[in-house]
Amino acid sequence: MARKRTVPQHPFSGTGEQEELHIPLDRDRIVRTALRVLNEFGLKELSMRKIADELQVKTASLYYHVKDKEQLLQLIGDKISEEMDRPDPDLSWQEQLIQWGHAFRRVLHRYRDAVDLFNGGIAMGYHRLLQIERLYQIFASAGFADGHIPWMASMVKNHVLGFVAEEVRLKGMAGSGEEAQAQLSEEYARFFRSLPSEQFPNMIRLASHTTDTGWQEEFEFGLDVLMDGFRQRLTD
Amino acid sequence: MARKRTVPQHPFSGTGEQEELHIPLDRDRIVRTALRVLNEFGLKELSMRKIADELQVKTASLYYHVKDKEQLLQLIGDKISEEMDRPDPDLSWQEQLIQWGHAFRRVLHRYRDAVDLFNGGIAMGYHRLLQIERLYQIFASAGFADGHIPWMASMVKNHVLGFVAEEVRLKGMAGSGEEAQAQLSEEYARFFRSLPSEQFPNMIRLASHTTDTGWQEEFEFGLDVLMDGFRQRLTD
DNA sequence: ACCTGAACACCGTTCAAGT
DNA sequence: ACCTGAACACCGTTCAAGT
Repeated sequence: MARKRTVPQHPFSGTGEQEELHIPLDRDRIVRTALRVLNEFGLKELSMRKIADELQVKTASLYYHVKDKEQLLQLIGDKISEEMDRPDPDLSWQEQLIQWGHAFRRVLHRYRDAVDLFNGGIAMGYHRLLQIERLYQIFASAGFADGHIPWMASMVKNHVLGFVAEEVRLKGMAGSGEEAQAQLSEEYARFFRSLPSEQFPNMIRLASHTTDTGWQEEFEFGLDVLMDGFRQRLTD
Repeated sequence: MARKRTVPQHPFSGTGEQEELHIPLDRDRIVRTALRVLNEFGLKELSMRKIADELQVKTASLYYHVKDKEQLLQLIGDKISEEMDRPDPDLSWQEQLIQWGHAFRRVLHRYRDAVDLFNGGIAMGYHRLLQIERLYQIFASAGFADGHIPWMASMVKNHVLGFVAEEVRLKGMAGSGEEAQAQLSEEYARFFRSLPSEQFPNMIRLASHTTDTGWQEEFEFGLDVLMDGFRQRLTD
């Protein structure tokens, strides 16, 4: 309970967290606040006005520190990728790739709607570039051809992004919880089986597999497929 | 009054298309108009109000035929996938997969921001499901294991979506035209080389490869990698 | 059944003005 | 240098009312 000089504070502020007043706004504070708002409300409801409110500041003030919402979104995306763990360079390229994939997936799960953030717009932030650099590094020291490296890196990145997009979408349709998950799975299977059997024979036959949510297994299956494909481009 | 369903068919329906008659609204007309607006203005500026204006109708009228914008977007996505060519079932599964990939890529290029449309939201429209069914069909008749088929189909779909997303983004940054394309490439290469060489050794070394826009070649490289990976899951 | 007027509750962004 | 008041030009959606 620190004493403030200018603004009256309710005596019972509860948490022992010291809140300094008059902290001047800056980019980083805006980005961190935006990240909190994102996790609470989701990307669709992340508005400049909400962020400003949260900062106890007028909306227009944000525009002194940030060009526009698009730029703020970029900064958020960069902040998120900053949290990616780096692969252990002593492992084989396959194991490093798997680590990279898991690190990316983890971070995409840590923030609400992070996938959509990464899917929209061009990525030029420092930390996002750094993650790509790491991918390049893995492929380069494995001995892949220079001309193939950016292509393969894109594929790995796109695979994780696409996979998590689907994962989040499907998981998000049920409330969280194992229970709701299984129930949704059942609902889905019923939906697939209700399709006209003339046009959708395979969907119907594979309904149980389609809705079987072995996410971890599917994710690693994908990485394995990619790595097998890559391996054949290694000029032995 | 009772001329609701009357088609304005003048015997001399000449070249001019000045049918200012009151054609009743319906879903399909809304979707087709939305598609035109999309191609002219892009997804970010595709508003219910603009679509209504284009149809010479008040905005609120749209909501009689369509639940909300989200649903309209789904319908647009489904309309787009309706235009995908179907692979020739007499070819090998590899060739069919390549055809499917190219067909999807073509259709994603035919409409502005189609990628973002496909990336957002869950896909349950008839024609989108039909495209997945076709993928399943290809894998099934190639003899892949049931449990792997939906996973591989997802990978192919995600690869095309992710690839075209990047393609469109980069192409979109320059104005169209070979000239501007090459110029952007140069600009990019300069940017990459301007990075701190300590942190980005590979990016810098690979700058020319990264910005070398052999889209067609890269696209097929990706499909080949996937197919090589898939092939190894074929239980011979 | 189909369409509209009018409102509601929001947006992002700008800019002269204040401190 | 930093922040705000006030406006501008938009949004999607609802719903009683009209035909």
